[in-house]
Amino acid sequence: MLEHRKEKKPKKGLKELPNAVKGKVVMRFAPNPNGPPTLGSARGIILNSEYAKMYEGKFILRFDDTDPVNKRPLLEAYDWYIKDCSWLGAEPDEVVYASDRLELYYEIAEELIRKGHAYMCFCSSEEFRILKASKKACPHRDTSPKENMEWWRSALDGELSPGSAVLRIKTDITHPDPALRDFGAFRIVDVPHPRVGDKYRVWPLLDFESAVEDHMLGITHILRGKELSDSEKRQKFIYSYLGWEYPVVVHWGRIKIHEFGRLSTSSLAKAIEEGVYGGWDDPRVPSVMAFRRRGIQAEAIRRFYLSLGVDESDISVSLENLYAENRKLIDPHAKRFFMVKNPLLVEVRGAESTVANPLVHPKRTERRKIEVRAVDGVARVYVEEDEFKQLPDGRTIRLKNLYIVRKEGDCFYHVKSEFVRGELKKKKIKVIHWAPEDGLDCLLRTPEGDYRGVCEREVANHVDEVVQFERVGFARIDCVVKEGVVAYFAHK
RNA sequence: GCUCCGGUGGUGUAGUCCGGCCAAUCAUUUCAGCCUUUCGAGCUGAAGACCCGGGUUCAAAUCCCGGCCGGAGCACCA
Repeated sequence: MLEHRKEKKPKKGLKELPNAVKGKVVMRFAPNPNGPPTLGSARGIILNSEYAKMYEGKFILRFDDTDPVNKRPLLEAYDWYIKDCSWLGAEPDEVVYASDRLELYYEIAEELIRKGHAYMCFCSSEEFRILKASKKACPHRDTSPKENMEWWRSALDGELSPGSAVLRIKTDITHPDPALRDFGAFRIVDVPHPRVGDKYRVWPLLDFESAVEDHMLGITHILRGKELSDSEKRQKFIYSYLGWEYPVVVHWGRIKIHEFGRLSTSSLAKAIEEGVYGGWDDPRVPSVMAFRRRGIQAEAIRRFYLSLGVDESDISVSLENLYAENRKLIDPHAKRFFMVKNPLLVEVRGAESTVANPLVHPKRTERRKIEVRAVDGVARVYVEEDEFKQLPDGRTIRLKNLYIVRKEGDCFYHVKSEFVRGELKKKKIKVIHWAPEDGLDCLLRTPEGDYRGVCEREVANHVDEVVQFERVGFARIDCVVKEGVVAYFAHK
């Protein structure tokens, strides 16, 4: 019996890439830098570079910055991408700027014109759309290569105005799929490009630029969202005209993050411009830099995307999964502190001055010191206003690591200071966190908005660390300003 | 309208190509219990899925047909 079944091995990590040869794989991530990388971009960055690593290949970061108008590149964003790639552990082996390579595209365009595969079309987009819908060729489709070349040159020379003409690739105007009928390759733009200024007036469109670049860079595998799946079919026309071989393509489906909805750079840019968000690293924005600021680890994002895998089905996933990964990474090290949101200063009557000594971390032995002074038998602590108000009158609770108190009216009465192991559980005494009267003001910036609070003074000595505010959640201490501490909330 | 793609617990995911070892993997989530002077973490247990209908077959999550649902593309955007 010839049994050559492929064995069923439960695979860990990414699936094999078709036709991938170790050492020969070249992959790229090709964003338009019209904003910073978002969590969505991180998927492309991580997956492409991860596969490149898996096959000991090459990972290229290519800026597809060929639209100075509608998706105008942001000059700062180029560096944002480079920085975020390396932060994500996806250091590019090479960085390519499409806006530097217009001459190359022009050469290829001219070759296609000469061979009769491209023509200058003077229809308005509206006219062309109608013709295309009825599978009719436009009147310019049969112009001779020679005449096309003349028109093309006059476009390059600036003799044609924006919108008056477009260079089209001939495909099959009767193709059953309307998406594949003669597509645009170049258009005329007279808006200066942020990087190269007004050096060029004829800019390629994605399907042309990307097609040429992928071939020139020797890309072997393309991994991208399925919204670009028709690109492959369109670009293959160019490849066949030029005798090139198209890379292997793998698509992933659309991702929707429960907490943020769809990730669109342009809509975020608009919201930032309108002042809805403070900037690209506002904690309410799903940019990589915002996640970093909140203390989300690059490794957590990487694991998150690796666990989603590559599949064409659309997914709608909760950030809980990302947070769970992050928690596993930071919890072993995050120091614990008290921070009270929406604080209410409450008197503790019958108290003496004391020092609380909570553990810095449950798995370690160091303790921190929080002084609580009492004057004439009255101490004051901050607790969460809501929590205090919801406490029934007469209820006994423990202020964590401090003492047991009983609520009466709008203040607490000291009950006892000794801590007896097991007592809280046995008597079902609730334990709440608190902050000292002389604590620091703390601004906690979260994806749901900002909170004012008070935290231990020690927090100010941990800038740039990810800490855990007990019973509140993990946060990264961003900075200390004269008003107090600014912290960015990560997650519970 | 035309073309293409997808559908496994609440959410992701493995398994689908090459049918049996799948009364379906792992993670997350939720709920209990233990532990910890905290939320979390950890440990233990529980909950929860093959879109529907036919067909092929000894055998279907897996192959075929039809339906339903969801998504994408049809730009002088990427």
